[in-house]
Amino acid sequence: MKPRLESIYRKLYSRFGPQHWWPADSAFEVMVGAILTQNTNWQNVERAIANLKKRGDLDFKKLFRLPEKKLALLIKPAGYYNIKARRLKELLKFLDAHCGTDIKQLCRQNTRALRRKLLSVKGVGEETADSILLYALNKPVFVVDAYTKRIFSRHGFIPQDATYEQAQELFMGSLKADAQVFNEYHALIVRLGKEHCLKNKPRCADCPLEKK
DNA sequence: CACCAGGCAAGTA
DNA sequence: TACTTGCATGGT
Repeated sequence: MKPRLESIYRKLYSRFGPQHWWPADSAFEVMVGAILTQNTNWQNVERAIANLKKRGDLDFKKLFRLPEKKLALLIKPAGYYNIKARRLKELLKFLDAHCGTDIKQLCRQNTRALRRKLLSVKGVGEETADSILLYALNKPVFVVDAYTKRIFSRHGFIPQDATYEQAQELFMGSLKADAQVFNEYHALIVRLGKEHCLKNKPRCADCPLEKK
């Protein structure tokens, strides 16, 4: 009998404790960070965020007026800076069209509809859309990332080539829809992945999930 | 030196 | 539909 997802959650939580995600001062900052962190170490994202904050530019109106080329230079430490500058501009256009500075306005529609709209923004894929829904808007949506697929396929919960939706269904199909739990669970998976579940190794040497 | 990081879209067949 | 490739900095 495989351990159930709830018991894995409890195990991770008791080992690592609360992760306090998303590390940001506002919903807007979460959204910017969600683009910047795509396939990128969070430490590099922090440098980019710091560059924006230092100039007081981490603000919808400021960024909306900032030329894409200048934005690109500010976020350079996050890598892929040209394409990310374009993606941020796409996101800002979306916000301008739907809610402006009042991001909570986005919650006036149902989550499924909003997710589809977010996915229509060039540069916002499934993980980014779900990160925004969960961490910026507090919607009970489970975020799947590379660590999630790697860890849970290695432990036989999903196939190695599982789709995003398949992995997401593993969690959302058996856990109660609870934004606070989804928040902590995803953060704990990332924590576990960073420390124990390296890409190259077929299995991690000292996997906390194997322990009782 | 190689490999990795809290992905995504566009191009090719 | 299913692969492949480009995007890029900074840490180990």
